[in-house]
Amino acid sequence: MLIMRSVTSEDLTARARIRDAALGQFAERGLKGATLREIAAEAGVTPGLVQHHYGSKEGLRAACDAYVLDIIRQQATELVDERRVGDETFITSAYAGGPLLTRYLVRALLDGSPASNELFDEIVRLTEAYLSGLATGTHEPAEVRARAAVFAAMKLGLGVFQEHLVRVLGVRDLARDGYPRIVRATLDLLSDQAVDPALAAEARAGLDRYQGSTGKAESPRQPGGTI
Amino acid sequence: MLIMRSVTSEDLTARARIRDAALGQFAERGLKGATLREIAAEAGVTPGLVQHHYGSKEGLRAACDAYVLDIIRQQATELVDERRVGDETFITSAYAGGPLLTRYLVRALLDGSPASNELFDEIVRLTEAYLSGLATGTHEPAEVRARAAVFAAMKLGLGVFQEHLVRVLGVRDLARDGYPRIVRATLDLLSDQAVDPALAAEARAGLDRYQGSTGKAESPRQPGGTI
DNA sequence: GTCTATATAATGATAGAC
DNA sequence: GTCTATCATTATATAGAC
Repeated sequence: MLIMRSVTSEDLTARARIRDAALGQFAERGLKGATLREIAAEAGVTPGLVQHHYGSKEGLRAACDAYVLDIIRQQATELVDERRVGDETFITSAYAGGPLLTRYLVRALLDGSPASNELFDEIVRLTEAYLSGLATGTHEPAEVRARAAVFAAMKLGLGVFQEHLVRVLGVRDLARDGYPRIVRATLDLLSDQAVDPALAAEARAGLDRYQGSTGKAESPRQPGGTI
Repeated sequence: MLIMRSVTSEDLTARARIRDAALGQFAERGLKGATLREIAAEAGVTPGLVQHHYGSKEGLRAACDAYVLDIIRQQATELVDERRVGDETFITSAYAGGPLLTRYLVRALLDGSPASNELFDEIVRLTEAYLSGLATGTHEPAEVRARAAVFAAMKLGLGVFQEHLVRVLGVRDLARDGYPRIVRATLDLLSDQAVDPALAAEARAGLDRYQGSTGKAESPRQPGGTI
């Protein structure tokens, strides 16, 4: 069980405050966009102290990576252990950790953080265990892995574009009215409400034909041109 | 029809080469991570010329935004007009534009580009028209909109984490063996192959209960703590 | 542990020659 | 249109006092 204390920033050591501030800045502005000055200011310390504690910006980033990875691991075991797959926890896990954690994660993955591979793998592992509880019938391990990876990428995508979703849906707040609509739409997409199963089967058949002709090196309709 | 010429960089004006180089650098390193010097070097010009043509880094970004938005609009009309929903084009559109365009898009959306809202809205519009051809039965407009927004965010997520997907799936190349597996996994997720419809219905019921109690301000299991 | 002061490097932008 | 040279700003990082 992940312990969730309600801690105000005053209770934390300067070292911890710096890490939290860095987490927020990296998540919000990316690795290059975040500055040690702003991080220090947000933590209520001077830039020199940041260097003293973490050596360099890269060291600070590494500390954030390790911290986030630790949180994810705890959430993973907790979620899998509980096995509450049938209730409203279903897609809720897509938002577990909150917007900030998701944003940091995405930034780390995009910016090629040293721990990025480890981070993504951990998420896929979690998703794999999670999906196996939701699937109907039996499936090949390779299939489960691929679905978990794709689902994880999609799930993260939802987190990345949260404020765009909120804006497009015209909701006031994500937690109040936006969140349920997003979850419901996701459910519709993941069951057979949004996409006609017959059409999906047809697309699958087309995929079979495509994979049958293994000689093709490039994917269909891949645009060329200047970009 | 979008004209796809095979143009080598030597054929382009310096202005166009700068824009293409900027597109790549912004996509790869983000707005802050990209430098005018590197962009200029990649375009085979001097930093001064970049300033001369686009005035500022922000001006260069705006030009890239407009260019990408234009491409998306062309692809949108093209895709909707063709209405080829039943064949292998199904999820293929998730990769239309290639990795670079997707990456630029995500960076622009993350970095809060001035055109980011317009960009995302355009994608949702495209997805909306696209999904309406795939749905079974009739649905409310608000539902279609929400699903399109969620689907768009998910679709983009696939593009963002392409190299992670490739790595986790252990494939050599995305276009060859990776691409079909990803598409198939997506199809499985979007039909009823990966998630038991009964479970989805159960989750929907749980969502009804949650929305029934409108008094709740916060979402369930939203972690507190320091981050 | 924390701060001040400073060194050093890189970046966006400007001015002017060709 | 293109380049060279340079400025002003900002960033990370270091050194040393308290």
